[in-house]
Amino acid sequence: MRFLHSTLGLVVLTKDILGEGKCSLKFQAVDIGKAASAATLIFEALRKAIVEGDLVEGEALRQDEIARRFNASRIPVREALTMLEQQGLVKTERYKGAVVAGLSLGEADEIFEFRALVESEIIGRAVPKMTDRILQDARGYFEDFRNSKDPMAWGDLNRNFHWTLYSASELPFYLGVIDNAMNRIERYLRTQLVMSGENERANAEHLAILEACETGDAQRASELTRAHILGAKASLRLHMPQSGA
Amino acid sequence: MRFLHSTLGLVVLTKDILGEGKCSLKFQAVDIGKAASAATLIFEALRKAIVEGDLVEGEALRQDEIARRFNASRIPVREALTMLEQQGLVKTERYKGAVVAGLSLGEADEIFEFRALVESEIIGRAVPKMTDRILQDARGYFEDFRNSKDPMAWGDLNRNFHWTLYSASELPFYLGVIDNAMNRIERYLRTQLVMSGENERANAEHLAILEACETGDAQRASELTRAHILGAKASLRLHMPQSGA
DNA sequence: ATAATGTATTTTGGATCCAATTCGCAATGC
DNA sequence: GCATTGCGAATTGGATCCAAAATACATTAT
Repeated sequence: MRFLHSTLGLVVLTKDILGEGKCSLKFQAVDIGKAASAATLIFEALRKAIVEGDLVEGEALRQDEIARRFNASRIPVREALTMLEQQGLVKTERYKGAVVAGLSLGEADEIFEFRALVESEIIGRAVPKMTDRILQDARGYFEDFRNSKDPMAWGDLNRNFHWTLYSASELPFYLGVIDNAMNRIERYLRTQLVMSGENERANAEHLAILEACETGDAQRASELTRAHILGAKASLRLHMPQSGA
Repeated sequence: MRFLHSTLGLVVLTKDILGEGKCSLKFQAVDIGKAASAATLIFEALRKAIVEGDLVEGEALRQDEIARRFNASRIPVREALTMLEQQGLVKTERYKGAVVAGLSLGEADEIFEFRALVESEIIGRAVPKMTDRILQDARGYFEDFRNSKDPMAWGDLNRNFHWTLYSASELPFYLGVIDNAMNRIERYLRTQLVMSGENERANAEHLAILEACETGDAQRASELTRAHILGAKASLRLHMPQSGA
């Protein structure tokens, strides 16, 4: 924050946006270059639908139909589909189009084990960097999750809780990889969270993780996170129908 | 293998391709659906050029020029660029095009640490599954690397050596993530391998890793791999010029 | 009736065309 | 002289058009 004299003789209080102090404007500026393209909007909408399970495994994604529904041409749709394919959320075969990708039991197991390895490392390195603000936010999401009666909201609240803690790690590469891994299995986790007892177990484990973070016990937070994820893996093994590739 | 009577009265020896035994053909069949599209070919060519450092950080990738060089339209080029962006190899800004992405020192450090964590896990789980064939192949790449006088080949040979050992793990998700992580830093590793002493050090460490695998000591192979990667990180920290965000 | 073949429709991949934005540079005003 | 403005070229994002392949369906021969 600085005081500036404008050319109109007014003294204005302004934030120095976009780095340079050359141009003093009296309004909030946004980087218009970040405006979403049609392809990005379609990509995000389709990703959300797949991650949340609205588009089910094996379902064909017709370019023409998607283009009509978004009132766009097929070009941005194809761009969105290539993005989804790079993330492993759809599988494409030449001249046959894209279908929503599924996971076999073995693939799901592998992703859970991967998450256990990487997320335990992330949270262990995040604990020393957690501010009070982050711990408060995490506790908020923890309580939202515990109090929520809406099964459709559990997936997001669960993810918000973990993500808030992880964000303190300042490890963007790790976080990007984990974000992708989460997207791949979230569908199955959501169905699993509504199973009997799973919700309560998750809650108890969340509380233990949160308390370890609050007391600054990185080692314990790491081990609890590892157990939390491997427990979800074992639980899914019992409930998950044989499916996928 | 089975003996079949063809409609021409000939007895032919054939492999049962593609599952069904209904159609008896006297030649090797390939799945034509796997033929590469123009977009894939362009993507792979550009990725190779970026990974090997032929396209340097910050360099702009003009759709029109690339399209001309591949004798194609801009459509498959744009598809290739979106794939590269998803892999973090280029950065795109709306209406400004794609530029080759670079790594800051901090980002490179993070990727090295990530690799140390994940690859040590991979090789630890791979050791019990390594066949004689895999160990022989790995030794072959090790010796190729040791004997090669061509610095341009070192990058590939180094990667082949590690990849052969990792492939025994049967962890495709882990391997996909690591493949991507390797692509992001290979440019810097290549320049580093030609530095004084780095080549010899890598060789000695490779030999130790290989011997641990041959003796079935998973724990030791894991620790040596971790040290090998963290050593490369420390070395790069000394040699790498301050660059790219 | 059934299996094989031929044909029409659907769908994808790629080329071409158009609009919107950025960039380079000259012209202008202070 | 230097910052600002206005235009034209270069470049990207998206729409439309066309060719190639796949799928569905009708036809034919056995």
